[in-house]
Amino acid sequence: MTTLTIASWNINSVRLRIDTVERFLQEYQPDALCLQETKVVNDQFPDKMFRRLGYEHLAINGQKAYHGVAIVSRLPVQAIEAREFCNKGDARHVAVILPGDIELHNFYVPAGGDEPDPEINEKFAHKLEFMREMAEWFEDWPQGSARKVLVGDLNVAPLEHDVWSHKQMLKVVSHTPIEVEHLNRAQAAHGWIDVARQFIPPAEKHYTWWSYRAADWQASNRGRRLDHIWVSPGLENAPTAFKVAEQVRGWPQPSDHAPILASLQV
DNA sequence: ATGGTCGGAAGCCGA
Repeated sequence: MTTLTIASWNINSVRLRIDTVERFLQEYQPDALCLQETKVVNDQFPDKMFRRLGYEHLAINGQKAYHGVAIVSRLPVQAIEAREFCNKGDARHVAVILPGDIELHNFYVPAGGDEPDPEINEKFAHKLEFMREMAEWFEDWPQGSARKVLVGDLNVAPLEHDVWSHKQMLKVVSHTPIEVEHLNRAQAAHGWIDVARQFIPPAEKHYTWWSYRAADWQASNRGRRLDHIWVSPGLENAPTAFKVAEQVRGWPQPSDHAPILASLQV
């Protein structure tokens, strides 16, 4: 038995915030870090800092300016094929196998634009389609004892207390019933377990993202839980800790997302 | 009640 700590963070440009990522790795020491919105092509991924800190094993799936995901690990990983969703050529998924035969999937679900109507908003339609495809993919996976972890910016805050005001957010993209339904379906398709809510009671407010637009994000505290860590049924009893590194949101020139971390006894 | 801020292929578009 060994403890594995996995972190997930929407970094909103890994090149701009490379020093912030370094500070995070030094202070929090995860075994693997899953990044979203790296916004850089693979050729230009800033891998030197990661290697210097001992994160020598990288799986990257980037594109120019938008999206882009990466997994950096200090444990050896076996790369597995990244899936392209919705035939759009977007880099929104990357996956590896960690020691102990643990499959780790890193997702960046489309944000979905402003208007929560798939008829008039193509970006919202894409978001729903993406989650539908996730569900279909997971349904094709063999159930059973396989050990899998799914992390990422899923861009949906599914529970009432995943947003600062359930009532005021019902028509706001990220908390609409149709998005929650799609996310729940993807989650149920593999029996994924929501690690954060194993540790933080569902009746307690819990956020991972705070808008840049607030004058004082901490004072207004109008957050949303957009970032998630799920484990497959074979790892249901593995999680020993979960936290949001909320302090990181307060560091200079921050991402609008805080990193999240889960420790697993595997 | 509205608009507020970021990052990058910038002077707009997506978040």
